[in-house]
Parts: sequence; structure tokens; C-alpha cells
Amino acid sequence: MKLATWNVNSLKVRLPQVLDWLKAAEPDVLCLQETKLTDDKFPLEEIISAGYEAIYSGQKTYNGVAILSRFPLADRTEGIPGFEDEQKRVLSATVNGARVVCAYVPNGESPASEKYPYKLKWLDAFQSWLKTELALYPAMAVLGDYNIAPEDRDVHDPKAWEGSVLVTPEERRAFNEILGLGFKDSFRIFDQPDKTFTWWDYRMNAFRRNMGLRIDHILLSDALATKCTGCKVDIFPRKMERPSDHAPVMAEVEV
DNA sequence: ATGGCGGCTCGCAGCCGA
Repeated sequence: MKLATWNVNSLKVRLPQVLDWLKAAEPDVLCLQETKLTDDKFPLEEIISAGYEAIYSGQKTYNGVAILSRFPLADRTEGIPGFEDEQKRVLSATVNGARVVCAYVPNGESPASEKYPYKLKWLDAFQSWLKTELALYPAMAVLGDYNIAPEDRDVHDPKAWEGSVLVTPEERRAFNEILGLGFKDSFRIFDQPDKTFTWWDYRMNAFRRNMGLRIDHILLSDALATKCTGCKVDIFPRKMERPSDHAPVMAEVEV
């Protein structure tokens, strides 16, 4: 089963690219973030025509998550139970015996911003909830835009980024606490090319200069990680006209 | 060098992203 994640930065704008990528990459499950669509605007017909079913949790202008799947999606849940949040950032379902969580972690803006403690609180609630979920669902995949570059090798210029949001010790600690529950960063199970990133700023020709960060991740519970046969970032969509600033990531598990 | 680009909106300027 091929599991993928992609922050599309507006599904309205990126729908043609998403449909093209489904054909080219043939994921069985695709988690989308930043759909920026209310549920009544979700392009369900087009997704179904492409051979996928979909669940979605959206809002106007910001955030919004969706899961597309070639297999039936069961037991849909939305958000982090017990964590009050207007922002649509989490959606989960069971697919082919695996529990799939699609997450859009808050950005944080800057360590001085009030959005930064919100991000840390959010991550704390997310981690607590994942702990209880993992006990219920040993075969679990948590895919999404984590807005955290876990290590310096996930940053094009660690010195320039030092102290910035996405790379602070607190955010990295939160990421490692999730791993500590019993998850593996599927990308790091395998040898990977140096300077592999999933996000590049639209400005300053950042993509052409590969000035990027690896902030989109596929975490697999230990039970699924042992069945993982590969994980790759696909930078092809980032090269297209009017791209998302993020590239998709895809992992394969034998189930 | 705090800009840059691109998406959004009861738009024509200001917000948010990362």
C-alpha cells in the first residue's frame, strides 16, 4: 500500500496537479493539507472520477485537510478529541487495516509570536492523543505537514535558520516525543540523497537553488515501519507551472 | 537586506504561510 502526503496550498488551484499526480504516482492513500475549501466546495466528483473516495474537513481561506483513498475509508474522526480548535487540521480513518492520520501542524510564525505557544500546545495535545490512539491501533500512519525540520540535515542552511520557527529545540523535542511513542520517520529508515527537502519558499528562486526544508513527514508505528519498503520525496510537481510550495512524500508498506 | 511570492478575501490592500 502506497501512502502519501502533500500540502497543496489550495486544492481549488491545485486540483489539476493533484489529479495528474494521482495518475503518475498511483498512491493508494493521499493525505492533503491546506485545502482552503469549505466542505461544500470540495471537488468530490473529480476525485471519484479519478478512482478515489475522499473524506475532508475544511474551512474558508485557511487550513483544511482531506484523505483520498482507493480503498474504503472507515471510522472517520475529526480533530484532536478534547482539544478545542476552530482550525481544521486533523482527520483520521481506517484504511485496509491501518489507521491513517492526516495532520496539518500549526506553523508558529516565529518564536516571539503568540502562534508559537499555540503550536507547542497543539503538539502536546496531538502527542497525548496519538499515544492513546496507538494503543488502540498498532498499525498506524501519521502523515502530514509537521512544520518541523527534525534535524539540521533537514535544513538547507542550518546556521541561517538557527532560532527560527520550524527548527527550534522545543519543536524538535515535540517531534521526537511523538517518535518516542513508537513511531519511525519512514524517510530515515532508508538511505536518502543529501539535501532532500519538501518545502521551498516561493521567493528568491529558492527551489532552483534548493534552499529548502524537510517538514512534511510520514511517521509509521513500529508495527508498520517493519513492513515499509521505501519512502521518497517527489519533487516533480514542485517544478511545474504554478506549483504548491510543498512537494509530496510517499511511503510504501506491505500489508 | 525583514524584502522576496502566491494564495485568500463581501478584494483594489492586507492577511497568512514557512
